[in-house]
Amino acid sequence: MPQPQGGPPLGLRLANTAKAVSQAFDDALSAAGGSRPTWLVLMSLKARPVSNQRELASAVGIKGATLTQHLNAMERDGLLNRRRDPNNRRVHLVELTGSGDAAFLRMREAAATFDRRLRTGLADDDIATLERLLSHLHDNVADHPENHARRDPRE
Amino acid sequence: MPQPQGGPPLGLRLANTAKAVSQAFDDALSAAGGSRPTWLVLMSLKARPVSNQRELASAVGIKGATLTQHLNAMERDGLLNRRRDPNNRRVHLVELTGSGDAAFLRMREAAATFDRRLRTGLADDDIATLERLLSHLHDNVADHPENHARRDPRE
DNA sequence: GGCAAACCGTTCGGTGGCTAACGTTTGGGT
DNA sequence: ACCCAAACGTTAGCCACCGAACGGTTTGCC
Repeated sequence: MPQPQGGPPLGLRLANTAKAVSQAFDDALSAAGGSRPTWLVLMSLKARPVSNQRELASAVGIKGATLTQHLNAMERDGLLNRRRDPNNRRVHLVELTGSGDAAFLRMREAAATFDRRLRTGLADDDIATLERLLSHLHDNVADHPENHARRDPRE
Repeated sequence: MPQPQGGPPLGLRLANTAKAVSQAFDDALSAAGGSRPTWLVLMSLKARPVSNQRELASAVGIKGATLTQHLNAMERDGLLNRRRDPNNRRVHLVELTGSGDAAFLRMREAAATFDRRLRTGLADDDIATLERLLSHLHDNVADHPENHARRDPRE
């Protein structure tokens, strides 16, 4: 069974590239006085209103328990406030402060610059192709049949 | 207005996909009684001889300090032995034990299966295109001119 | 011969992520 | 009326990774 596919496994290439890009992005953000998770939280908050932390965590792509830590830090740094919703005391309402807003603007600048750097030398179809392929990979691992035997997705 | 970007930033798409794929790979490996870092270490050790831990760490894609932790655990689990090179007592020679070898074979099977799953629905040119685009992204963030600390020209 | 620089690996402290278990609050069921 | 389950967020404990500081070992160079 000819197994020698091209060099390192595909997933490894993906992981390595993502690691390098993520690292570079982190550097760019910290030069603007921020960090990757902080940026993601700010971005999600400004992008559209979220009703609770659970939703925010999902928008950021992390779990609720992890989000709590970041919100604690950001609140400590004066970027946002949390208060309980009087209508439903289970939920905590998150709102940016003025300095949170300022931090958002600073980081958005850095993020835009980075995005431009990342795209240099790529045509629009390249981007489109890349996004298509990434989605394909995501789908290939997304629905996950526990052990074996693919199941009908509709069920 | 004409913002040249479509949807979420490119880096975010990349990071999200890589996270999902990595997670799925981890699950596949742990079903075979392993973990991602353990697999990478075993794979690097079998792929070609390494002269010292520094080189091994670089092959795996992590730093020396991190590798130490994994080697400690793997040694504790009886997968490998470390002993000092008599010719140069600074370096620690890493060698797999029999059960380390067995673990390698088990995980290789799981990794191959996963790789097949990841590639399903992708033609050979798709793979080639993807690898080209990933390399491009990697290059776009790999150091730039100003900070010219003369890095490894390969990769 | 001896000392400083370079090299190799470990330890320490810190970040970011996860799961599991837990309190609080709310809304049913019975 | 009461109790129980679900929803929400926090806490506790784990893993992976990193940079910086540290001991031990050459090696280079007077």
